[in-house]
Amino acid sequence: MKSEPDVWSIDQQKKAGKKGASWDGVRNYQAAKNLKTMKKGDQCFFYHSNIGKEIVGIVEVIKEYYLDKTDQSGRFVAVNVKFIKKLKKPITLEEIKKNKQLSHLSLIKQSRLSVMPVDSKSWKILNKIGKI
DNA sequence: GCCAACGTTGGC
DNA sequence: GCCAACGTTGGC
Repeated sequence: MKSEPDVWSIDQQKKAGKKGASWDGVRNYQAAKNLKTMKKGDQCFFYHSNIGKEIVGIVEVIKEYYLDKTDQSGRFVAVNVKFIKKLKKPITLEEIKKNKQLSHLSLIKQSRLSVMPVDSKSWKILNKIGKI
């Protein structure tokens, strides 16, 4: 899940604590589709786009998708996520790009997509890189 | 700040 | 339903 840190950062997510916060504002059908596949208990990488360009932490889905209240058209959805951890050392986009086993990730192939799946193999590789 | 890539809108 | 025009995202 990508967010510009000057809009919503991992530190703000951390401050939101166990109650979590809504991941709203998504206005892209493919990203919305991905939100809909997310189940309670799923963990996600939290990525800072634009500023940082790195995976900075992990969050967990605590509420499955529902209509995004900030969307007047009623077409898009949101989920709620809570802070799990912050990486001691963020995984930069550069590092991810360098790893050939990760070159299929949408993060690289579709840079504009803000919510995307990470297959379990890649998840493990990223955990290794991030020493998680 | 620029601009490529890409998604959306609206006229036809 | 096509596609030009336009708007947005995000890496650089």
